[in-house]
Amino acid sequence: METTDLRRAGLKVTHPRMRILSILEAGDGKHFSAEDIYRKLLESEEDIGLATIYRVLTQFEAAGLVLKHNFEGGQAVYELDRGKHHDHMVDIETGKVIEFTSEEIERLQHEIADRHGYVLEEHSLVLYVRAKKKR
Amino acid sequence: METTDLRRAGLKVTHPRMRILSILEAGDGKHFSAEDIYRKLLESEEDIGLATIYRVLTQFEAAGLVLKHNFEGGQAVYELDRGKHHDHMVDIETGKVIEFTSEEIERLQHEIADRHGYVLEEHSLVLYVRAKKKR
DNA sequence: TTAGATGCAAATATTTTGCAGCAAT
DNA sequence: ATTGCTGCAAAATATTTGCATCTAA
Repeated sequence: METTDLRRAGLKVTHPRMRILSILEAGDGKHFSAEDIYRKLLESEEDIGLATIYRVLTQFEAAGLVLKHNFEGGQAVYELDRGKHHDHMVDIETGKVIEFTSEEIERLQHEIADRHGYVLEEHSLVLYVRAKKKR
Repeated sequence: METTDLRRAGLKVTHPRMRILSILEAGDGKHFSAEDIYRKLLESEEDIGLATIYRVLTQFEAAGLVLKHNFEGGQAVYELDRGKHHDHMVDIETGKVIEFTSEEIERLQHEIADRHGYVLEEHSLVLYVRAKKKR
């Protein structure tokens, strides 16, 4: 439950934080920009400032509750971290985001970092794709 | 020579474009933000507006002369496109950027896109790494 | 009660654009 | 001579911050 997540993160259980978290949960893996969330809250009559949303998302990221991505196109987007690591594929025509995982690529990444004398801490892999022509 | 590159791209051979191109060439694969270039030009007494630098870099990107990257941390960076595709590794402690290539990862990316019914158009892969502890 | 959170407005940071004058062809 | 380029200032976009006020614990 949300309350527990917040407490575990050492954050006070406030109205804005609950609402933002529940939007992310309802999105079920979808990606939201700060503005997306702001607009959703406006729709449901809630008056939460955009600044608060940025602050809360930053805290959530630090607490490991959400992941932040910088795809092309200005705004950063956030998704709930549901534990299973994955990478993203973005359909350049529709903007649709598809998640995928590849053990193989993960392994190769570690190997490459290692070969250069480094330890892999994080990575960002985004495939920009176009739907195959039907025929 | 620079003049040829510019003409081939259908761009007039102007002083700002020549200077920006030569800075990128002198950098030999290094990555520059628009500001980096702006400051370098100021150092050599050249009065080229920041807006012009952004415009020129955008044109260069469209012409395929440079590649643009959005690593973490605000500013986009540009590097001369020397033809050989590569990905990047960023040392999170020093900010150093190391280039690498992996046939294997390239192949897997195509395979994954294909398996999902897409054609891979582009991709962005950045490894964030930390130097191995000496011992 | 009090440390921490929020809203608002103002500040930053990065990049883009309008426009009048300037330069390359 | 024309068409395209540049500088400058202003605008646009995305995000952060100061501060007075409010609220969860």
